[in-house]
Amino acid sequence: MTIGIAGANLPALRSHNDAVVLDLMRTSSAIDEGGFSRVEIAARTGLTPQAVSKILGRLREEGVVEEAGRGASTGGKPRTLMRLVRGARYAVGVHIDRDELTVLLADLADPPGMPTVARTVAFNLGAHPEAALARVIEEARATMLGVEGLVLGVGVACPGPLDHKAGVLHRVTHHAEWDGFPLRDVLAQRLGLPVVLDKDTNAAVLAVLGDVRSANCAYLHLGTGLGAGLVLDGTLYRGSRSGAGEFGHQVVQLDGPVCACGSRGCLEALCLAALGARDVVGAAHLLGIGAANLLRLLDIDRVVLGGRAVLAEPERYVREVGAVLSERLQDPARDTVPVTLVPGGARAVADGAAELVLAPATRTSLPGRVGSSPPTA
Amino acid sequence: MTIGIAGANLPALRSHNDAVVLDLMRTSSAIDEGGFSRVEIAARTGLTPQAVSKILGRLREEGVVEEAGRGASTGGKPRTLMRLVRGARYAVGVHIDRDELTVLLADLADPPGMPTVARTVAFNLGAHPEAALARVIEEARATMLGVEGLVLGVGVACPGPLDHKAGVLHRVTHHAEWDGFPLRDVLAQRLGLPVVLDKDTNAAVLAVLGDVRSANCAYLHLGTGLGAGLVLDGTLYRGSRSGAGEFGHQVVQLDGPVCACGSRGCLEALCLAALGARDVVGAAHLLGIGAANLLRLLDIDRVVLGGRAVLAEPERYVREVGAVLSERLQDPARDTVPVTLVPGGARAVADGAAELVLAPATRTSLPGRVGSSPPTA
DNA sequence: TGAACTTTGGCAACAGTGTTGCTTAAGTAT
DNA sequence: ATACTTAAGCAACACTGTTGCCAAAGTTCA
Repeated sequence: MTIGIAGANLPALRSHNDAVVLDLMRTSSAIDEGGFSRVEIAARTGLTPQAVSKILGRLREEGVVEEAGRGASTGGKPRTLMRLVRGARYAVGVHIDRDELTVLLADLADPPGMPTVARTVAFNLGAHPEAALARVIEEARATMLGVEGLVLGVGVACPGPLDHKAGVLHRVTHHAEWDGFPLRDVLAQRLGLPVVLDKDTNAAVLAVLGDVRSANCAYLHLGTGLGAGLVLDGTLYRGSRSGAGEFGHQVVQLDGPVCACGSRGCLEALCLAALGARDVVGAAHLLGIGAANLLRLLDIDRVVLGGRAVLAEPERYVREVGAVLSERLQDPARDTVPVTLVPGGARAVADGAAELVLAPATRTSLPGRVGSSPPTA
Repeated sequence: MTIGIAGANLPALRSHNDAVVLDLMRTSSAIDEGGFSRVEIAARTGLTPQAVSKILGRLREEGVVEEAGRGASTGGKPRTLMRLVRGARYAVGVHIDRDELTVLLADLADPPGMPTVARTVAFNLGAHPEAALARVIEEARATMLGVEGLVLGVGVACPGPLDHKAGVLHRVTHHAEWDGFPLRDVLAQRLGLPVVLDKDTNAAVLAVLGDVRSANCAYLHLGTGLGAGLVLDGTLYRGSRSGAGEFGHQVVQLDGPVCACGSRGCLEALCLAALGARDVVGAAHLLGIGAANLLRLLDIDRVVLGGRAVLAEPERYVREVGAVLSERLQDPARDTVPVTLVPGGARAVADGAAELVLAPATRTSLPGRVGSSPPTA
C-alpha cells in the first residue's frame, strides 16, 4: 500500500520525460513554423539536447512523432523539426448530458479543442441504466470505427455529483438504479479500454486549459444550475471527495430566500430567479459578484464562462462579469483578469472529456491510475 | 528558460526519493515504536526494500538518520529501526507581526510544531525598515547560536500582501519604504542563508498540515482582519500572484455596508462589526457561513481556526462554526468536516515559517507526480 | 533440543536513465 | 575557398533503482 508521496524509479523518470515532451508538442506553439526542434524542446523543458534526442528517438519508434523538415538557420546548421504524427493515437470524449449525448474522437496530434467530427444525439439519462449504457457504448464504438487499436482511452463527463476516484455516479437523476452505479468500470469492461469519469464542469475547464495555458483558471457554468471547474497550479482540482466546484451554493445574501440546499441566499437561487424574470443583466451581475468572491479567495488569473444560459447571450455575460471584476478588484499591481467564453461552445465538455485521457498521458500520473483499465491489459 | 513542466534527470530522481523518505520519517508515525524499518518505508513509499537501503545509507552518511534498535519480530529476523538524528539539521522560523517578533529554531528530526525554544519580543513593523531589519537579524542570529552550520534556511512569515515568488513586501504598513522592500533577498544576503518569505496565514496552515496530514485543509484566521491559508492537494496554494486566501472580502450580503475594498457586505466587515458589538456568537456564526461557502467550493476535509479573536474564546468559535457546517453541509455521503483550533496557538505562525524551509526540503519535487504510461499501443 | 521455516537486509551484477566529450553534418560569414 | 557557428549523433560514462542470491537472526514445531 503506497500512502503519501510515492517514490519514483527509472521507468517513472522516463515516462515523465516522455510525457513532458509530448505535452509541450501538443499544447505549445513552436517557435519555428511546422514543428519543434530538439534545441527548442531542450530549452523549454530543461532537458539536455542529447536527452531530447533520445526521447524523440523513442517516440519516433513508437510512431508518435515524425520529422517535419528543417527550420531556418540561426547561423549554422538548420534545426531538424519534429511534429506529432496525425492518426497515431486517439482518445474518445463522451459528454453525457440529461437530454443529449455527444461523442467525439480527438487526435493526440491536435491541440486540445481542435475541430473534429463530433456526433450529438438525443439521449435520456433518466431512462433505465442498461438502455442508456447501451446507447453510450454504441456511439463510442461507432466513433472508434477503424482506429480501435489506437485509442488510448475514453473520457466520460457527466453532470455531478459523482466520485471521480471510484468512477461511480451519485444522484445524477431520480432513477434509483443510477445512484452508486459504477459507470467507469462497467464501461471499461464493455469497451475494453481505460475509462476516466469526471464532472462536466471539470471536463470543460480542461478544454479551456488546452486553449490557453493558465496556471489558475476557473470555468463558471450557468445552465440549469451554477457550477465551476477549477484548475489550480496547472492541475484540475477536484477536492477530497470529487465535490469541488459547488460555486452556486455560496451564500451572498444572508437573509435571502431559502434554497433547496438548506442555506439562505445562495448565488444559484438568486441567479436563476433573475433569469426567470428575464433579467439577464441582473443574473450576469450576480455571476460577477460570485466570480469576484472566487478570485479574491483563489487569486485566479482567468475566468471562462459557459453553459446554456451564458451561451444564449454570450457578449452580455462577458461584458457584465468583466465589469464587476474590474470594478471590485481594482488593484494597481494586479492585471485585469480576462473574462472569456468557453471555446467550442456546447462541444467544450466533450472536448474536455477527451482531455481527461490525453492530459494525463502527456502530463503526469501514475501507471494504471489513469482510469480503470479493462481486465487483461 | 524552462517553461511549463520541467524534465527530470537522475539527480532529481535521487533527491526526490531522499525527500520522500525524509518526509515520511518526519511527518508520519511509525508502526514500530522508536523508528522506521526499511520494510515499512518501502511499503509506504512504493520503493523497493533495496532502494530504501541505499537511500538510508546515503542519509546515514550525511548524518541525518541513525539506527534506533530493533523492532519486534514478525516471524523472522526482527527489523532494524531507523530514526532521524536530533541536532543534525535545523530551520529558523520567523514570525514578523505588527507589534511582535517571534523567532524559533526547529529541528528536522522533530515533527512539525514540536515544542522548541521560541522567543517573542516586542517589535514595531511601522518603524524604519533598517531598524526593524536589524532587530530581525539580531534575533535570528541569537537563535542560531552554536548551530550555524546546520541551519538549512530561514522561513519568514509576515502579514500580507506580499509577493512570495519575488520575496517582496507590499503595503504591509503605512511606512512607504516597506512597500516593495525586497525583504527575502536582503535577509538572505545579511544572514548568508536561504530565506523563504510567505504570508502569515500560509505559514499557519503549514503548521497545521504538519500536525494532521490532510490533503485539503483551510486555516481561517480572525484577528485584526480575516484571512485564510489553503492547502490543496497536499500543497500550499498561493494563487497566481501570491494573493490567494482573501477569505474576508467575500460578499455575503449584497446590500450590506460598503467595505474599504469597494464591495458591499464583505464577510470581514460584518465579522468585525459583530466583534465590535461584543457579539462573539454572531461573529462565529458569520465565520461559519464563510467556511461553508469555502467548503462547498473546494471540498476541503479539515477546517482550522486561529487568530487573536478566535484564541480569546476558542471553544465558542469551534462549536459555532462546527454547528453551522454540520447544519448546512449535511450530506449522508460526506463525513462531517472536523473543525479544530490551530495547534500551538499564537506560536503556530513561527512554527509554520520554519516549515516553509523544511517542507520543501523533505517534499521536493519531481514536477508533479511521476510515472505515466506513454501512449504505446 | 534441534531442524525447518520465515523474514530481514546486504552484496554483486545488472538494466537503463540522462550526461559528457567528441565527431560529423550543414549551414553562414569573410 | 576558408573559417566559423550551430545542430545532432555516437560512444563511453556515472549513477539510479532492480534483481538474484546469500548470510543473519529470529520463530515454529516435532
